[in-house]
Amino acid sequence: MEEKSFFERVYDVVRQIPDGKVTSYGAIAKCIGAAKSARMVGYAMNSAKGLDDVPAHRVVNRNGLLTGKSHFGDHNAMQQMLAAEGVKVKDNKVQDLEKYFWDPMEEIK
DNA sequence: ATTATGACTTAGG
DNA sequence: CCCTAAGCCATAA
Repeated sequence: MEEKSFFERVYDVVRQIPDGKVTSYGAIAKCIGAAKSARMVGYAMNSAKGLDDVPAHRVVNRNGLLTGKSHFGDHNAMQQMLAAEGVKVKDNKVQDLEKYFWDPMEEIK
């Protein structure tokens, strides 16, 4: 049985996010079986900053707001990376979030 | 064990 | 969609 930590589970999901797509912390939390631990997902991301396998820039809050951009070295990095992948970002928010939203449940569960 | 913290979410206005 | 208040939960000290 997997004795993976909460963080590792989050990483596994975030790692599978396709390019040009974004998802929310709550969706990830729910996918790993901790719908109420959405905050922990972000917390885990903070630890995942050093991992290239975890595209944290593809994880936004439910409003499509780039909440984590402040934690990147450069505040423009996150928005720039998303834009480079085809995601329209404006004023630190993802435009047409519904269009870019990716549900981990559809691929994992 | 207890306290403090936080890249969130939901509900109500 | 924006704002405020309250809830929730894993990690660190």
